[in-house]
Amino acid sequence: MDRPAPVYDAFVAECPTRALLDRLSDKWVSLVLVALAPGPMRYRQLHRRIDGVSQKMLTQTLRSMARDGLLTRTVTPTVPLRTDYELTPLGRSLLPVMAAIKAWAETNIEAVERARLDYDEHQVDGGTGAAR
Amino acid sequence: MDRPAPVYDAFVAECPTRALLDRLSDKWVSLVLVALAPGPMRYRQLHRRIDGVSQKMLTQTLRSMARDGLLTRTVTPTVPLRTDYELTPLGRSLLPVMAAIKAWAETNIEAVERARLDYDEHQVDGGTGAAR
DNA sequence: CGGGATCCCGTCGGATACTG
DNA sequence: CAGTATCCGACGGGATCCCG
Repeated sequence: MDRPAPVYDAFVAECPTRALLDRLSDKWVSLVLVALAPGPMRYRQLHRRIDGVSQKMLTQTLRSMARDGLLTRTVTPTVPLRTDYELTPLGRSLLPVMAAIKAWAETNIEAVERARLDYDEHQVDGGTGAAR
Repeated sequence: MDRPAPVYDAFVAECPTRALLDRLSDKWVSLVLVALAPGPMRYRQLHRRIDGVSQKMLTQTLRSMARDGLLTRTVTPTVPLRTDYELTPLGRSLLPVMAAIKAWAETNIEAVERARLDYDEHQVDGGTGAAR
């Protein structure tokens, strides 16, 4: 009866989707997602695959993604320990989108770099001249 | 001749695409992009459309996006001042991707919230019991 | 191996005041 | 209207040490 209007809009500051959008807007999230695309991986593998990520950020990212239902964390209490991470169906549904961002960056990086050179140049020389 | 291997991979820390990916991973970037989808907008309009953004962050985001060639900034020196922002073709090529993230968040927010409840519950109660 | 806990510095980003 | 400039508190995130 009064379960009517779940109208979510990230343009609205108080909307929970705004916070979610912020979470998803994290380079580590996209990289983890894409890294896990082929299949389950162990912590160590992820750490090496995602170059430059600190142990703290990787763990933190994995935890929050597990909490958000994007992936599962399976601990095998052998000695030594073993932990596997695997995308959930929910995580997989986000995968194409994140892969697309990463791909866009890799495809258009050169265009962006050209735009930056252009921009910076026109900042120094305000318009008419050819000087310098 | 030696213009051979522009192999970009955001998994590599030093790759320029990593930095670009980080820039794109910004909630304001996605919101600005989607906001400008219908057509050019003035500063004031954007500020109102994107609820909760501070003037500082909006300006800062718009500048970096202009520098990266995602949008153009056109100042009309009337009194009072008028500034229009409009997506470039490059920006438009990124639009579908960003719109998809925003849409994903709005579509799956409830699934995520359920996953969080589930996760938090199993943290408190480690497994067997039904207690509490 | 897979983390947790702590320290600590840099920057992100909001609030406020002022300008062309 | 569309910003710029400044101050400053919060926290993001790396480095380090330790544990199960």
